[in-house]
Amino acid sequence: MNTSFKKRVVIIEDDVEIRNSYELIVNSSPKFFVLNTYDNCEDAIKQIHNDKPDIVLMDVELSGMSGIAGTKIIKDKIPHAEIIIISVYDNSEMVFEALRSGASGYITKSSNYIELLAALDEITKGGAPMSTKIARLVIDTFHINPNSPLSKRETQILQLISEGKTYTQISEELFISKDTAKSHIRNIYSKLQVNNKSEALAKATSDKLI
Amino acid sequence: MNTSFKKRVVIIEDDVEIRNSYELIVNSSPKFFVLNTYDNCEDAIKQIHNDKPDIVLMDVELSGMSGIAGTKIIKDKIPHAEIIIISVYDNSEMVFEALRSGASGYITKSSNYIELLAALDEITKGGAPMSTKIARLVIDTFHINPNSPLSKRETQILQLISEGKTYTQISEELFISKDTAKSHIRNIYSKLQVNNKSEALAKATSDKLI
DNA sequence: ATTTATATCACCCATTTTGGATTATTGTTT
DNA sequence: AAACAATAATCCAAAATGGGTGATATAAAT
Repeated sequence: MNTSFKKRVVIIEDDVEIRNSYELIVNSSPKFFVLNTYDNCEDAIKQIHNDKPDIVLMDVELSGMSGIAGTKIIKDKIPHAEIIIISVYDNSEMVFEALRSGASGYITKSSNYIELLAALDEITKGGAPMSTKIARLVIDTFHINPNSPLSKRETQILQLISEGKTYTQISEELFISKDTAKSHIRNIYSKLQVNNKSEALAKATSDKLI
Repeated sequence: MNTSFKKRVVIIEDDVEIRNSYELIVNSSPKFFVLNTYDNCEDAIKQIHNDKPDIVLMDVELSGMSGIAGTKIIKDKIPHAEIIIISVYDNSEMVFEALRSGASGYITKSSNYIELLAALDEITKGGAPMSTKIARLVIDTFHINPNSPLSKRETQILQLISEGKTYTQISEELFISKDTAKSHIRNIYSKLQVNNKSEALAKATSDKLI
């Protein structure tokens, strides 16, 4: 069969049955073919320059190097490769860690073969396939907290702090005295229960205040 | 027709042809029905407590209040409502602003009726429908910059700064002297071309260094 | 072999930030 | 009308930060 136009897929998954089943599914599509499958990242990485995959299907829970560590290394070695995480876990820490490490897709193991092929299609079109719950997790990180304890003015000043502005710069930008800027900032600290700018920014980020 | 089990949909879109076409598409599904359509946010907001929509399809480019401002107000008034933005624009500023304001979906106007209904289904299942390009924009915001100019130690210290730690706390946590911590921080400032912690954090965020 | 980058530590000095206490005006809500 | 929150301002003292300058040791790169 002529496979030159097909997208090259590598599978890294330690459960042999799941691995074989993924391989069958991927090879059932005329658009993709599986070059190689591995039960650990270390072996996959050794072969990565021979395989030159376009797409890597990556399990996270592996013996030895985790799928997240493996994702970092593979993206470092062949940045053009697109990595889709397939995991039983859909908790936020795991998902965000995987995405930070360079994955461009994240689907849960409950996905059926249609969803798996849809994910491969989506990544081929330049998208970022995600299972329902994952997509919502991701989108929710963008939402601003509508119950911010801060007033408009305080939020505005916190915004300026986040841009690295000093008391003086803030007072100049808002046409208020330095002491007034200070007064606002102290009120911000009191409301957020912090003691310095960086802590305020940490709190602002985790509580999505700005 | 008994519509009590159907999801209640409101459409806000100023182009009458597009508006009518959306209405037809949504009503063609047994799972949804259109309560009302509006050509501006102001009118929609006046009726929002009567309409009590489960889902709002929102255009961004409107005369009067923008769809983004409207999204904020609607989410404030009826937080359970899910808002899907439908826009011709798919540039990052627009997308991120819309998501920050409270939207849980963002699809482009090039979407066909299948994609529109798929988006409604996805949001009903608790997901976050996005067009291909939007999903990738969103996911890319998570990726850490693999070309960081900072050393491992410097990145570690920047991480501690982002948690609000002071020089003293950093030195204690890493078992180094205060002056060493300071020295690292100064090197970080020099590499990032900034002059204080907050600016460093702003730069770290925009360049995705941590 | 020599430079370069990294990580460590130190001292001086000026500026910035923070802590605490207090007052006053405006605007909104009850 | 009273109560409250937000905004604005000032004073003093203590702590933290930032800029200058220099040094040592080790590992990595050329």
